[in-house]
Amino acid sequence: MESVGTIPRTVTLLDVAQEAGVSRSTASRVLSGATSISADARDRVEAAAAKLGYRPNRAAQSLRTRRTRLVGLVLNNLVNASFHAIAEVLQQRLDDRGYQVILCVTGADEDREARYLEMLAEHQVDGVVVIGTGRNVALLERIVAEGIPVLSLIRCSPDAPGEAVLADDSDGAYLATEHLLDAGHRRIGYIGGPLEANSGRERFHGYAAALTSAGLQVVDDLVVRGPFLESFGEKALAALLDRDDAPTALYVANHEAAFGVLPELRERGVSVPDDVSLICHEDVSWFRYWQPAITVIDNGAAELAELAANRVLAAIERGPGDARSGRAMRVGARLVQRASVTNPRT
Amino acid sequence: MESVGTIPRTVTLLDVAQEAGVSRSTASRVLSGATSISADARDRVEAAAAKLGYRPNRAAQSLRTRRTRLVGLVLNNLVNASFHAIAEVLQQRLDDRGYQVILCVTGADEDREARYLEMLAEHQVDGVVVIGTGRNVALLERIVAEGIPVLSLIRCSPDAPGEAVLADDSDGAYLATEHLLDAGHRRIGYIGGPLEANSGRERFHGYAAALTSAGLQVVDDLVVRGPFLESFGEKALAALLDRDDAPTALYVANHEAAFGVLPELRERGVSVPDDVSLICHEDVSWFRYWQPAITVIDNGAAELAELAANRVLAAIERGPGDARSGRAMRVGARLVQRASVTNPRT
DNA sequence: GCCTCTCTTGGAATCGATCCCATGAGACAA
DNA sequence: TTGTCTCATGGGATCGATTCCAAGAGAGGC
Repeated sequence: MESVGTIPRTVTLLDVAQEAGVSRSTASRVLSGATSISADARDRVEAAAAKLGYRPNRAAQSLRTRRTRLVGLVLNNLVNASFHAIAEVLQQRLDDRGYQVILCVTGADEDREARYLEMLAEHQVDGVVVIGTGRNVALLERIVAEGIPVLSLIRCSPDAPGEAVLADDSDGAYLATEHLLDAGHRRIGYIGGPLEANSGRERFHGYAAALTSAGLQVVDDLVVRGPFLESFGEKALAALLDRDDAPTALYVANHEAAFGVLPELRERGVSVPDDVSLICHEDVSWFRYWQPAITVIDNGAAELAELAANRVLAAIERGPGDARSGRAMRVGARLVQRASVTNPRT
Repeated sequence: MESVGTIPRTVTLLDVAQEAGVSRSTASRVLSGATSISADARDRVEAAAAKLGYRPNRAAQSLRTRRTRLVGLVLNNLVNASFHAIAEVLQQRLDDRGYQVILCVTGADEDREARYLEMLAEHQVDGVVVIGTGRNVALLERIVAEGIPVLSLIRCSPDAPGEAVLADDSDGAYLATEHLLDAGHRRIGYIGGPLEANSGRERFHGYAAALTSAGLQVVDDLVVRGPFLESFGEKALAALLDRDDAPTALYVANHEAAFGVLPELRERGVSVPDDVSLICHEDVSWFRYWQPAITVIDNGAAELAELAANRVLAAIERGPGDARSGRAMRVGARLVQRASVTNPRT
């Protein structure tokens, strides 16, 4: 009588088979869409499954088949606009093909990243997509060696194993700098991350390459590098503007620094783009609402995520034995012109 | 000889046991930290596990123990600032206690939500946190009946099963309206979602309650409701401002509408707060960079996520039999004063 | 010396699926 | 009728862990 709180035993394949009057084997064959099934058996099993509300136990399936249909996604944070766009698009694309995402936010912490990778391997994920710190190469190698495809997204160290879908940071920086040069600027300040960071290094190279192509040289005093922090952006801006020969344009290589640079410019009463032109690398949703709307380099998050999904699925589905991988692939950056760039004052 | 591409067979507990010269039972007991183990056996097993690089197979563990240490997180999108903050914080808190998150983005689509919930049940998740459409009550009930704790976050329909950690929308709207009233406004426009949406209904009630407390009545002409779209915000603003008795202040009840309202105000040359004061419900990162910085109602995403994590873990750990649940719990909203509110022009 | 009690250990069943293998039933040709 | 071949089906092993149960080894009291 006392049925409140009673938990119905979960329905297993055996229950379905008995209800349908067939063996487990037959029931399994019907539900996994195999061939060699009589129409009669098929109908009875399907009816039984529907009647009992049967739901396969994926843990059991995984144990037997060695596939979980789970993919790990490892990234720094979800606040960065590129990152949450990527998480969302990747999840959708993987789901379209029957795979689910285990979300792991590392906070750019190397040890945490390592723990997550181990944990994902324990969960027997079929693949891993990692926007990585680049400091767990040995562990990634071990994971790849165990037959789990790893795809590095956006950035990766040159010796990272597995495949890669990378943002073309160098190209993006080149585009930004070129755009400022085309507008007539000659003194272009650089505010960006440290050279040790891959993105910092590549973006600086793009900046330098564009200057060189225009027959200019990199002026060390116009280059300020520092941590990915709002407060650094503020200080860097001060360092550049409080000079006699202040730059007429700025290339801000990451959005963390931009968060410091933009309010500080406003604070100082420096008008953009009349007093100084500016391009930020990485698009953040509110840049288009800023006054003036900020011209940016878009690294193509959605496209990166689509590609990452396709390639990790391809790697999963072609199975381990076949290590043939396309290796690195780069997604070009795009200049999004808004209102923060104009000709320099003469 | 041909070792390239060879996949090392995964190391199982049996391998560890053999390496250590004990039985699987003993090895299992050591690694799961059980009692009644001789120091000698413990050392040998631990050494063997380390030597072989043993990693438990969670699918096998789950099959046996009926716990996966996986929790499903179902939400609309990751673009909304509250949502990605929640996803991030929730993931961190659950990870602290050894649980991982399967991420499911529904795009507010009811069928997709249903599919995700079924899939999560198949994956034998230990619990589900859902920022739901509120239109899958029967399915949620079935899942709860099967012994999987469900926690509704931010909003839920009144008849939703399981526990709930809700944003206090009504309170937030009340705070916003009260703040505008305190500044001296009497004609306060309302731009918000449809009454069918829970949040739309509650926020309108809060707005109305604040007016009533101040001895005012709701003026129908100052209330505009519509879909959660940028374009609606734009139209709603036009409808309110193109009147003879235009409001002196606006309460914008969701950030989607705000995305339309704010640029449109700027477009029209309406000065905030001099011409019109404004409060938005929901904080979005760039609101503090807008000119003027927007005064907002913060629904406390981080706190919501912390609470959700704690409560879903508590529900998981007290096991099924015990249906005692605290039921709904509300997290108060907070007024974040910035620069978009001032006294009305006399 | 024997009995009991505790501590440690191994054997075997179990979780819920998949899938290899063998077998029985028909179909069809010789 | 008999042999061969195909198709549908069931039995049972298997994936890799956990855990119940029984049993062996000592310790200690009588």
